[in-house]
This record gives sequence, C-alpha cells and structure tokens, in this order.
Amino acid sequence: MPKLVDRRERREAIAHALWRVVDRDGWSKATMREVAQEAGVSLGQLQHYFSSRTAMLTFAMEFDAKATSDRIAGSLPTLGGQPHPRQVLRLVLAEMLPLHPEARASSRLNAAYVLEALHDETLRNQAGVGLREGRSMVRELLRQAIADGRIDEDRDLEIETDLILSLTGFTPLLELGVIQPAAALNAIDAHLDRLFTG
Amino acid sequence: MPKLVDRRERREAIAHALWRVVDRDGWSKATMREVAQEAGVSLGQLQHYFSSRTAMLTFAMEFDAKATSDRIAGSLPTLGGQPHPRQVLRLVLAEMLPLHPEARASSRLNAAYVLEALHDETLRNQAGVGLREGRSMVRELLRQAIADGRIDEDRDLEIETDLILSLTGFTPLLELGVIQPAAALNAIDAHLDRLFTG
DNA sequence: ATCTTTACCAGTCACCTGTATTATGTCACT
DNA sequence: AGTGACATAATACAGGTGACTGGTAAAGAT
Repeated sequence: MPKLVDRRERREAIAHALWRVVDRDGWSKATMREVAQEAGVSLGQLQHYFSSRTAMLTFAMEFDAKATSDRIAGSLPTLGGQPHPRQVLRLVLAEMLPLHPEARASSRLNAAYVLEALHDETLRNQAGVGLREGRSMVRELLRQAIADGRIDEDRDLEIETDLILSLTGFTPLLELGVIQPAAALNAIDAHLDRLFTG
Repeated sequence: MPKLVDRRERREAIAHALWRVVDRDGWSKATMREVAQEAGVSLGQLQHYFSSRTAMLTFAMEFDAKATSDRIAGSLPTLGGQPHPRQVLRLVLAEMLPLHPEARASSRLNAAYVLEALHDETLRNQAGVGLREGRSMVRELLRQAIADGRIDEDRDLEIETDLILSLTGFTPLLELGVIQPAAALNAIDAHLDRLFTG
C-alpha cells in the first residue's frame, strides 16, 4: 500500500475543515465537495475516509465536542489549584458562548446540528446524550458547592442547574449583535453573584 | 381575469404551509415543491405568488412574527385587566419556548432563520431588528416595574433584561428532551420570583 | 515474485434544486 | 365581441448534490 497513513489524523483534519466551512459559510454549504476543497483533498479522498455524509457529520460532532472540552480543560489551570466553582462555571459558559472565534465556530456547528437532529432519530439521541452529560457536569458542580456551603442550601439543585444552562440563550443575541460580549458576561456575573453566598 | 383572488390570503396560506413543513421536516426540506404540495397548490402557482424562494421565506418570517405576537396578545386577557408584569413576562416566555405545538413550530422556524441569517447580510439585519424590538419590549416592561417599586430599584435594568431573554436558552434542552416543560416553567418562576419584590 | 490490502482519483449516475418559459384558461371592462 | 390583465398549470433548464464505479499506484505479506 502507499505510505501508510494515520486515518484518525486525516479524519480530524477533514472534520476541522468542515468546522471552518460551517463557521464561515453555514451548515447548508457544508457539502462533500466544499469540505474536500477546504481540507485540500479530492472528493474521492474524502469519501475514502467517510463513507457517507452522515458519517462525516457524526464524526465532526464528536471531534467538536472533544475540542470544546479540551479548550475548557486547557483553561482551567488559569484559575489556580483549587478554583472556586463560581469561576469554573463562568469559564464553561464563556466557552459555550460565541465570545471568541473558536467558541463561535463550535457554537454554530452545535446549533446547526441540533436543528438537524430534531428531524432525525439517530442524531437526536446522540445530541441528547451530549447535552445530558453537560447538564450532569453542571449539576455535580452545583451539588458540591451546596455541600460545601458556597450556595445557600435551600436552593433547588435542579432549578439552579437549569438556570445556569439557560444562560447559553445569549447565543442568538450575541450572534446578531443585539448585545455585546461584555453585556453577556455582566449578566452571567450578576447571576452567579446571586447564586453563590458571600 | 379569473375569479379575482385575495393575494394576501393566498400568501398567508402558503406561509402557513411552509410553517408546517419546517416544523415537521426541518428547514432544509422547505423547498418550493414541498411547500407547494403542502399548501395544495402547483409549483407554478406558488411561483405566481412568490417570485423567489427568498421572497417566500421573508414573507413567512413576517407572518410568523405576527402570529406569535397575536398569540401573546390573545392570551393577555387571561391575566385580567391590570396584569402583574411578572405574569406578563411568564406568558411571553411560555409563548417563545417550544411548550405547545404552535410555539414549537414558531421556535423551530425562528431558529432556522437565525442560523441562515448569520451568513446573509440582508437576513441578518432583518432578524436583528426583530430581536431588538423584542428586547425593547421586555426592557420597557422591566423599567416600568422598577418605577412602580415592583422590582428592587438597585437592580440593573440592562442586566435584568438580558437575563430574562436568556431564559429562551431552554429551547434546545426542551427540544431534545433533556428537561421537561414543567422544569422549564419552574426555573422561569424561580427566576421571576427572585426578580420581583414581595 | 506474486498477492493482497490500502490510498487515491477522475468520471459518472440519478436525483433534486430554484428559476424561467410557455400555454391555456378565466373573467372584467370597453 | 374582443381585449387585456390575472390565475394556473406543465414543462424545461442549468447547476449542484451524495453516492458509486473502475482504475492506478504503492507497500507490506507470503
């Protein structure tokens, strides 16, 4: 065979190209040919690594989820050794909102994916699992903070979890320029200030 | 000419068909042919009323915006003569979240439209204006409530406005079944309870 | 040296898209 | 009666889509 190639690496390069196309031109422009061109490969080569468009999209979403969690994990050390959960939540939210180029691309990819998932059983389950995992993490963080007395213990865990997640609702406002990034962060800070005691 | 026809009525019937197709099958399936079939008209007839796909989409969005505000206006009397702004906000939010079939269809149409608008200057402006109007209404409601002493006067008007709007972030959680409608309403109530005094 | 597997590519297929064109009614008005 | 604006339909067109084909080349295994 030819110079044996790292399939995983190739696939990730293509997924990254898809990520760029969706960010720049939108989900509907993310065709096999367009992605192939963006990745600098031929259509045939792309099809060699992804047997169908759905397979490519599925892989790209996993790749994107990993990239986002890596970004968060990479920024966590910024907060020091034993970071306050308030700062952790602020960081997570800042990475989920379109506040900088990489987060924006992830946000757009996710939004398009969710929309597509609404009318496709398989995708819906996959997207649902991802969101559920995210919610569980936030919930666990809040549960611990309550146990540690950093949040008033008569706050309802489920409700507070959901309210944190709802802050991602700033996305369309930010994308359309209705509010500025600073305003979103101010609102997030205000909410977190009221949530945590002291 | 033939039986002279109410053009506005025809266009609204088509817009309503588009609305149904997007709700059921997704934005990408909302092609001219599909919408025509759903509306029970021929492709040629659809083209007679909308000279281009963009024109159809633009009209459909205006139609949808009006339908949503009509729904809200229609439910307002439920709250009695001088409704508490807390109840008004609750009602508005309930109509913007996918909590019942009509609101769900509107929500899906809006989401798809925003996504499309990100990469189209004209649409982006149009969508931005709509969102800005919505924000202004919420802001005015809160401003009045502060003036009336129903909200603590040291709350920041802009921040509270944005936090209310962010509650629409429940949409993807609801659509993918991560949370139940009751949970979303509980969270909304908790937020509003803390916002309003007494 | 031959075989088998992997990598890649140009071309083709059937299908679907928005739009444009053409034809044929239908009715009001002069 | 006929003329002209409107309503509706059927069809054609050019472009783009995902998927598939056969073929060529490279390199490890036998």
